[in-house]
Amino acid sequence: MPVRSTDQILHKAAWLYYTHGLRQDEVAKQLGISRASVAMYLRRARETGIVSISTSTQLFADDVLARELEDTTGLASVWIVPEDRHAMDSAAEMPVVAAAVFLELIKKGDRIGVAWGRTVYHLADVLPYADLQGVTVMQLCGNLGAPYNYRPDQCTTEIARRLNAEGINIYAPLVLGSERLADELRGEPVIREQLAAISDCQLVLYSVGGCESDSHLVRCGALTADEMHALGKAGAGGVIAGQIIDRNGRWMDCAHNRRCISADLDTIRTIPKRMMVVEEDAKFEPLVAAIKGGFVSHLVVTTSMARRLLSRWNEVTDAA
Amino acid sequence: MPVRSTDQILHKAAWLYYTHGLRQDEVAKQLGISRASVAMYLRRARETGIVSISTSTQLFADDVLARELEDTTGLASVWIVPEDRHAMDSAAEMPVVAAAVFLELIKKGDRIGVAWGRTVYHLADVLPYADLQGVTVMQLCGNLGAPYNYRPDQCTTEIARRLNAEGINIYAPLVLGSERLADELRGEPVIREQLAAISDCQLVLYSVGGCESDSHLVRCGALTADEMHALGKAGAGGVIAGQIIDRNGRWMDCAHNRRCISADLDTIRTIPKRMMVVEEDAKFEPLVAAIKGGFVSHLVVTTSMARRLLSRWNEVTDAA
DNA sequence: GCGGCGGTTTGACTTTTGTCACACCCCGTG
DNA sequence: CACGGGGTGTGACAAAAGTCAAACCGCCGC
Repeated sequence: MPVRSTDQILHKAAWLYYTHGLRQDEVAKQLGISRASVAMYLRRARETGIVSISTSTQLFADDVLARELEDTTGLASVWIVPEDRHAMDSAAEMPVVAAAVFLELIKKGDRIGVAWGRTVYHLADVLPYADLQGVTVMQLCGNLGAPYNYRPDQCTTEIARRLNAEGINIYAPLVLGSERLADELRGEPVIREQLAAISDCQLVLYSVGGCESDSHLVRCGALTADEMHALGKAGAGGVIAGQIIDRNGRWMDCAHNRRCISADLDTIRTIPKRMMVVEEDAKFEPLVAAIKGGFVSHLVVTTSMARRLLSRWNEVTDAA
Repeated sequence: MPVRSTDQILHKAAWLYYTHGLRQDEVAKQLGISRASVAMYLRRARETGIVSISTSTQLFADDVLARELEDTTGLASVWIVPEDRHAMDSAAEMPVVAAAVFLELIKKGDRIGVAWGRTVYHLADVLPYADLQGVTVMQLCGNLGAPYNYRPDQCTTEIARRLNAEGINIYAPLVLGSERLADELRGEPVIREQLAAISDCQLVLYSVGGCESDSHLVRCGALTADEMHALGKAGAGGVIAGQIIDRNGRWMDCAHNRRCISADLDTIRTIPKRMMVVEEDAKFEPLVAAIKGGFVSHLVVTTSMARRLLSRWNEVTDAA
C-alpha cells in the first residue's frame, strides 16, 4: 500500500503535471531531472493508475434505443454500441465501451464478482489501469482450461491487477467427475467460504454463454457436444458462470449443474449491480434467458441486438 | 441528464481521443471538423467533467508522520501537506490537496454534507469538474452573510456545480434572534426534513472555526466579539458547522447554539466519513477539540500542524 | 579490476497540441 | 435591410510533448 520510494517520483511528477498543471519542463526543473524523464514518468503514472483518465460513457447510454429498451425490459441501465461505424473497428469497440462502463459502476471498497469467457477477457484486456485499492475482485466459479486467456482465474487476476485491487481466486475445478465429489468439495471450508462471500458483492460482471455445440463449455471439454445438444432439447437457454439455465433463466437440475463449483444463482440475483456484456448477435436467446432470469441490471449490447431485443421482447415474454 | 445535442460532439471527441487514443487530427477527420475545433472540444470536455483526470493523493497520505498521527490519534486517514516547498506556493497547495482527497472520498450515489468557511470555499474553488450525477451535496447549516463567497449556500452550490451533482440548500438563517423563533423554524417541515436528511450522508466536509474575536462567526455578525470572548471563558473550543463546541468537542449549551439552525452534532458524529481540512496553524486548539469530539475521521493538515498534534496529543488528551 | 548486462537518463529531433487573430454565421434590433 | 454583438469554427504559427539512439550507472561474476 505505501508508495515505494521508486514510485515517489512518479507520484510527484504526476501531481505537479496533472493536478497543478505545470508543464513538463517546469516539473523537470522542480524535480531536478530532464524533461524526457518526466515524460517517461508521466506515461508510467498513467499506465499504473496513479493518474487515471476516464471518459463518460453517456454517449452510449444516451441512445433513444437504450431508453426504450430500459422501459420495455425494466433493466436499470443499457449502453448501446453502434456497429455501423465504418472508420472505427466496431468489433473492438464493444469491449472498450464495456470496460469504461465497468469502471463507472465500480465504487471504492466494492467487492466484485467476475465470471469468465472471451467477452470478459476482452474487457479485461482493454481495461484502463486504475488505483482502486480497497476493491476486491472475486472469481465467481471454479476453473477450467480454456483457450487463450479466457480461464476464470486469468480473467479475475487480470482485472484485479489492472485496478490495483485484491484478487481472490477459487482453487477448484469448475466441473467435477461426480456429484458426490462436487458436494464434498463445496463443503470444504475454504471453498464454502469463498462461495459464501459472493453474496457480499455489490457488482458482478459476466457475459452469457450459448448452448450450441460450439459453446465454451463444450470447447473447453466440460461437456460433450452430445450432452449439450441433449440439454438444449431439455430446455437449456444459456450459461451463466458455468451453469446451465433454462429459457426462462431458471437453474436447470441437470448432471452438469450438480457437478459444478460455482456461485449460487439465487445469490447472484440478489447482487445490486449485475453487468452483462454481449458481443455476438448469435447470443440473442441466451441473453433473453439471462434477462428473464434476473441476471442482468446493466447491459452493454450492439445496436442490432438492442433492436432485436426491443422488437421481440413481447413475443419472448408472452411465450413464458 | 441526457446528452444535449450540442454536447454530443464533445462526448464523441473525448471518447475518440482519450479512450481510443486517436490523435487530434484523426479525431478531426472522423468528425469532419478542423483539428483546432477538436482541441477546443477536448478542453471543454475536460472543463465540464465529461473527461476526468485524477491523480492519486497517496503522495500526501504516505508520510511517516501521517502514519504516526493515525496511530496516535486513531483517525482513519491523514494527509499531510508540506509547507516548506520553496518553489510551490504552499498556501495554495492545501486546498488543492484537499480537493483531490475530497474527490477520492466520494462514491457514486453518495449524499455529502458541506459546511462553510474560507477553507471550504478555497477547496470548492480548485475542485476539478467531474461527472458525478447521482451525488447529492447538502448544506449542513443555515445561511449567513459572509465576505467573498464563503456563504454556506455558495459553498454547497459551487461544489455541486463542479461535480454535476444535485445541490440542496437550506433556506434558513444560521442564527436567529430568539430561541423561540429558532425552535419554530426547526419545526417547519421543509427545514426539519432537510436537517433530518443529513443523517443519510456518507461524507461530510468542513473545517473547524476558532473562538477568537476574529473568528468567522464574529466577522459575519453572528456573535459580538464580547460574546465570543465570554464563550471562550466558559470553555468554548471551536466551531463546527456554525455551532460552538467546548474543548472536548461537546455541544455547548449556550444561547448562540440554541438559536442556531444547523445539523445536529450527534448526527454528524454518526456519518462514516468526516473530512476535515485545516489550513491555518492557529487552529490547533479548535482542531484538537474537533478530533476529541469525534468530528474527524479523515484529516488534511500541514506538516507543522501534524507535528504539533503528534507531540502534544498525550498532553491534550490527559488534560481531559 | 574489468567486461558485460539490465535498467534508467538524457540530448536532439519529430510529431502533436495549444493558441490566437480573424472569418463566419445566426439572430435580434434600429 | 443594414448593423452589431456573441458565439463557433479555422488556418497558421508557436509551444509543448513524444520518441529514440546513445550515454550512463550500478551491479554482478569472472
